[in-house]
Amino acid sequence: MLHLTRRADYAIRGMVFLATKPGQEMASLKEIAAQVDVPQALLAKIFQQFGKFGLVRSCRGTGGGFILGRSPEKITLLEIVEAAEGPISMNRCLVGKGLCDREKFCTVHPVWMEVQDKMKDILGSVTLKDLAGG
Amino acid sequence: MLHLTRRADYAIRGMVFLATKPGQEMASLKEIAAQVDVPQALLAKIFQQFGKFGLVRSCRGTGGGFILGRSPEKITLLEIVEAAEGPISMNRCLVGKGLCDREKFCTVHPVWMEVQDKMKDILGSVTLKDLAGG
DNA sequence: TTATATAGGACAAAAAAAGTCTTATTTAAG
DNA sequence: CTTAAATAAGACTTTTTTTGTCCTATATAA
Repeated sequence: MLHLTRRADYAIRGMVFLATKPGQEMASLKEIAAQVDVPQALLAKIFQQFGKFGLVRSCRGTGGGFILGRSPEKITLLEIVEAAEGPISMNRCLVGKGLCDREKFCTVHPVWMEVQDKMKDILGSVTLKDLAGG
Repeated sequence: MLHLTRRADYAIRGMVFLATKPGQEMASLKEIAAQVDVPQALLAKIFQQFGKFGLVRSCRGTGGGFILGRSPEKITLLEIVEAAEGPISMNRCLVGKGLCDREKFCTVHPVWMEVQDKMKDILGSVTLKDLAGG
């Protein structure tokens, strides 16, 4: 329905929390989940995956937890959203070439392209630093 | 997943077809559905609803069908999308005031607001005439 | 060695979207 | 007046996506 999944919303909350944390110390899932009001097991899944993208780093065991994988000004909202819910594509036919029969003559195609690019521009220009600051 | 529903996609196809039709004559569901490759019963539902928005007008009975409710340059893509899938709102907390506890301090809120406004600007600036022309 | 964390996979439940079917009602034409 | 063709409307089913849970394995610090 043309809106963000809860998964991405949760992901953003968690990442902003990490960026906001004084000194950007390591924080446990338990702490993060409680603070940002997200089911812990779900956030675990999200952050697990984020580890693979280098968005977070983790330590296991007592006193372990998560920490940002890069400095906050180098992580954009776009990255977080796309890591959480896959590449943004407004319509099926924008996923890749040749997926849509109608592509050749579809006059709507370029409009979705424009919307998509604009959205990526905006999300790509906002960093965790921006979101944490203030 | 941050993309258009098929319903809206189908709706757009149908509306563009009506706008493209020479002389903008009345067309039956059967004809439209076949031409734009959409299940007829589904398009029926969509156009039924569109009638209430004044986006189309219909005639029953032999020789009946659908016709645009207004001239193509007065129907925007935004209207079609919102008629098909409800008002665009990028995130739950943008649906209305007070629906989100986090609203007061949420730094992401204004970003979604910007994305949403931009998207509406673009979609609102494209009319069926644009999409049909050429 | 034990308690505490994350890693990862499988699975379950819920919600949303897509599609189908059936019964009215309207209209034109015979 | 009857019939065929079309939309109106609602109920229902299926499929897909999203959300959430649970269990076992592995790593780490005390």
